[in-house]
Amino acid sequence: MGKQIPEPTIERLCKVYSLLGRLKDEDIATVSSAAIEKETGIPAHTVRKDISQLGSIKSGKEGYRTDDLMKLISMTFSFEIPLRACIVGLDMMGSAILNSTQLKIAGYEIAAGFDSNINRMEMMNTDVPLYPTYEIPEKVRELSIDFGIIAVPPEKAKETAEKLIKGGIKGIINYSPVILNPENNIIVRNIYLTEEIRLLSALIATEDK
Amino acid sequence: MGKQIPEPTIERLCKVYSLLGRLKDEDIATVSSAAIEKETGIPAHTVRKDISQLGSIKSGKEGYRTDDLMKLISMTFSFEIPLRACIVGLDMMGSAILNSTQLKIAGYEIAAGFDSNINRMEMMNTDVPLYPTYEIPEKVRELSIDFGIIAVPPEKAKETAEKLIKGGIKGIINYSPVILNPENNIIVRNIYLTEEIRLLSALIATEDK
DNA sequence: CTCTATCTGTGAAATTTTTCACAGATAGTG
DNA sequence: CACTATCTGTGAAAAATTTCACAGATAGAG
Repeated sequence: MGKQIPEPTIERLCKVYSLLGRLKDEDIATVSSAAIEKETGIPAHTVRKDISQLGSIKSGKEGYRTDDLMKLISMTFSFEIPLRACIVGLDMMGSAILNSTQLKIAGYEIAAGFDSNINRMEMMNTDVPLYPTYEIPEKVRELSIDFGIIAVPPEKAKETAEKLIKGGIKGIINYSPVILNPENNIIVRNIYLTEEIRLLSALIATEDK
Repeated sequence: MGKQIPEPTIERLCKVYSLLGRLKDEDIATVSSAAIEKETGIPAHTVRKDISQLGSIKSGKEGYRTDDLMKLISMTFSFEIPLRACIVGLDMMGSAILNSTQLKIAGYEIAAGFDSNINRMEMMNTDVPLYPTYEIPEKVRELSIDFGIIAVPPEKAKETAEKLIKGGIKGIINYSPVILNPENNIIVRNIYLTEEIRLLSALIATEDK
């Protein structure tokens, strides 16, 4: 039916959505495309173009109404039905993610944790149910988990991804320092630190115009 | 002199560089653009186009020589001189990053850690020198730190960024759930989890073509 | 209601990025 | 050396994305 929303637009709108969340907390009722540019760095005309692709929204002399814009983005991307997550690998990084309050605040729930070290899991103090890694496919399906966060050592990243996919996962957020590119059309976000540092480093090295 | 390398190309080449590192560890001496496509998902012709922008590289019937290609990318982006990092915020997430072996393996050094909680820092067991946050500008300059990793609570993210910038930082990797967009032309990579989840969620919701 | 100041919405132009297709390069074989 | 199979390198075409510029919408003031 409607036209496809381009990927760069999706990325920018997610960023805008984050900003709107903050503005809402601060009880700021309206926001102009110029204000959004100031906070996010996205040019005002691009912001307007992006928003215009979502359908119509009333806007006045003071720009968009924060609420309305949030609702519009949220409906477009189905944010009202938050995805269910699981996390694989519960060493320091994995535990830090598991215990982070960020997720709860944003409305996401981690429905399960997995680790190959059963002793470690027995020691952990958390509300999230924990299982050994060989149960991934089964539990992922059983708990209808939508996506997995991978925080295992690099040599286990690929097989972990395969187990998750066997369970019917739709997306992966990968913290392991290995580029993952599974066969099926699973969406993968590789966000490991060394990769980001390299990218930052490359951007700094080439930025002098 | 030479033409500018487009940003999407930089991102892809960093991904390729990661892959090459792995191939090198596995003693794989050559790699074709088709093989790179298979591992990274980047189309082969795009890989070739990207590489061709870096200058000339000898290639044979079996594709590129892994070593040569790594060297070419590494020289283009000045990877031989690794940037010096610092990390601000040493709660669970910050500590996990500080203790990660990933960084050392990739050749990066964290030259300093900062936290506002002095007691916490006294309890920590690490080789990295730790300082209170108010010393950020001073120490960043003194230790010629190139970029900062921000892992502080959201309400402190902005002021932390400002302190880092005052110290003359060139880039920021931001783990705090706040979109940062400093005035100066500092390069910022926002990689906090809830943002990535939202993006993943939006991509999943819109992917059905 | 009219005037004014401030924003958005959007087709069209400009620019950037990706894709294509095939000439040219390389190495192995007899 | 000639033949072959396998890749790369790259100008040109195609597609996608961003930028622009200005008409139209809104709300407050007189």
